[in-house]
Amino acid sequence: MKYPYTQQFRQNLVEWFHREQRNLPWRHTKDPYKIWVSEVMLQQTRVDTVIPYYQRFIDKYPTLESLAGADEEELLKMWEGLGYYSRARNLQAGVREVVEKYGGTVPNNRHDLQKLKGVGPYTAGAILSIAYNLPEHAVDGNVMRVLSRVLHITEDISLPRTRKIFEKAVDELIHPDYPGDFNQALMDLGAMICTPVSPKCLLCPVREYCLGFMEGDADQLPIKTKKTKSKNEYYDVYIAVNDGKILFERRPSEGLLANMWQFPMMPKKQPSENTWEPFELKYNVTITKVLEENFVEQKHVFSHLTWNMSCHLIEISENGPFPDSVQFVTLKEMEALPLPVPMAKIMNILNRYIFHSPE
DNA sequence: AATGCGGGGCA
DNA sequence: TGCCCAGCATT
Repeated sequence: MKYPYTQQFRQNLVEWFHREQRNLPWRHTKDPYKIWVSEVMLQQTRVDTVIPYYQRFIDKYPTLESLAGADEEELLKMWEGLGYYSRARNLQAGVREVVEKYGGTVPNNRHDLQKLKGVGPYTAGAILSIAYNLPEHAVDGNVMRVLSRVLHITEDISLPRTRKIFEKAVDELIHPDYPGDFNQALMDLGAMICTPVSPKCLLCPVREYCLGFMEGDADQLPIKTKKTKSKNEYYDVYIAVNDGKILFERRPSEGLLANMWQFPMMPKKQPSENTWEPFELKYNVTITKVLEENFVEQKHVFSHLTWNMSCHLIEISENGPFPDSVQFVTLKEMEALPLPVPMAKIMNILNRYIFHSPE
C-alpha cells in the first residue's frame, strides 16, 4: 500500500524545521566546500563532538585551495581526537581533485561527486541538497531510523541493500521546494524527537502521519540484527627517555591510526608475556634504568578491538640506527605531532604524576 | 556482503 | 558493558 500522507508529512516536517531547527555553525553557509567538510566530520560522529572541530578547521582552512595545500601532518593534527582519520586524508584528496579537475568548483551532480575520495551516497546527497538545493536523497542511520518508523519499514537496516529502500522512499517524500531543509529536518527530527531509545512521539510534528506510531511499535523500529564483535589485544608500552628526549614512532601509512604517532609498543599474546628484550632488539637500544615498571595499566576501547596497555618508564641508550619512522623527540616537538587518544591518555598521566611531580 | 576504521555519550 | 552515532573504502 502506498503511503497516503506524503504531502502533509513533508509540509509539516519542513514547517517544524523552520521553527525548531538547531543552530549549527555549518547552517550559516551555503559554501559547498564548508558543507562538505561538515558532512565528512559528521560521518559516524555526534554533532556536539564535531562543532569545535569544524570551527577550528574552517578557521585554518577557509577555502578549498587552502586545504588542498595543507601539510598532511598538520591536517592530521587538526583531526586529532575526532577518529576515523582516513576521513581527513580522503577529504584532502577529494579537495585536491576538485581543484585540479574541476577548477575549484565542487561538482553539482551525484555522478561526479561520488567519484571523489571519501564522498559516498550520503555525503553526495547532503552536499547536493543543502549547498545546491537539489532534490537528492541523503540517507544515513538517522534517516533510516526515522523513516522506518514513519513508513513502518521492517527490513533489516544492518544489511547494505536495505539503504536503497530508504533512498527510494526519500525520492518520493522529499519536499521539491525545500530539498535541503527536508533532509536536514529528518536529521533534526531524529536527533531531537525520533531518538533511538524513548522517542518523544507526543512532541512529534508528524505523529499523525507516522505508521509506526499508529501501529504502536515505533519504538521497536528500526530492525537491526548485526552485532559487533570485539577482541582484546595486549601491549607493553615503553616511555623510553634519554637526555630529555623520548623515543617515538610513526604508525604505518595504512590501517588503524595510520600515520599517527605513538610510544613504542610491543604486542603480547598473553598479558604476562615479557617483551623487554624483544623491545631492545627491535629498537636497537639498551635499557639502562627502569624508572617506573608498569606505572599504569591503560585500557582503550575501539569499536572493533580493545587495547590493554602496560606502561613502563625507562631510560635507554642508543646502540645503532633506529628503524625508519622511529626517532627521539622533545616534549615540545611532541606537541606538534598527531597523537591518537590512547597515547594522549598516557601522556596526560605522565604529565600529572611523573614529569610535573613536585619531587 | 563482510569487514576495518575512532571516539565519546548514554542507559 | 553494549549500543549508537549526519558512512566510506576495501576486498
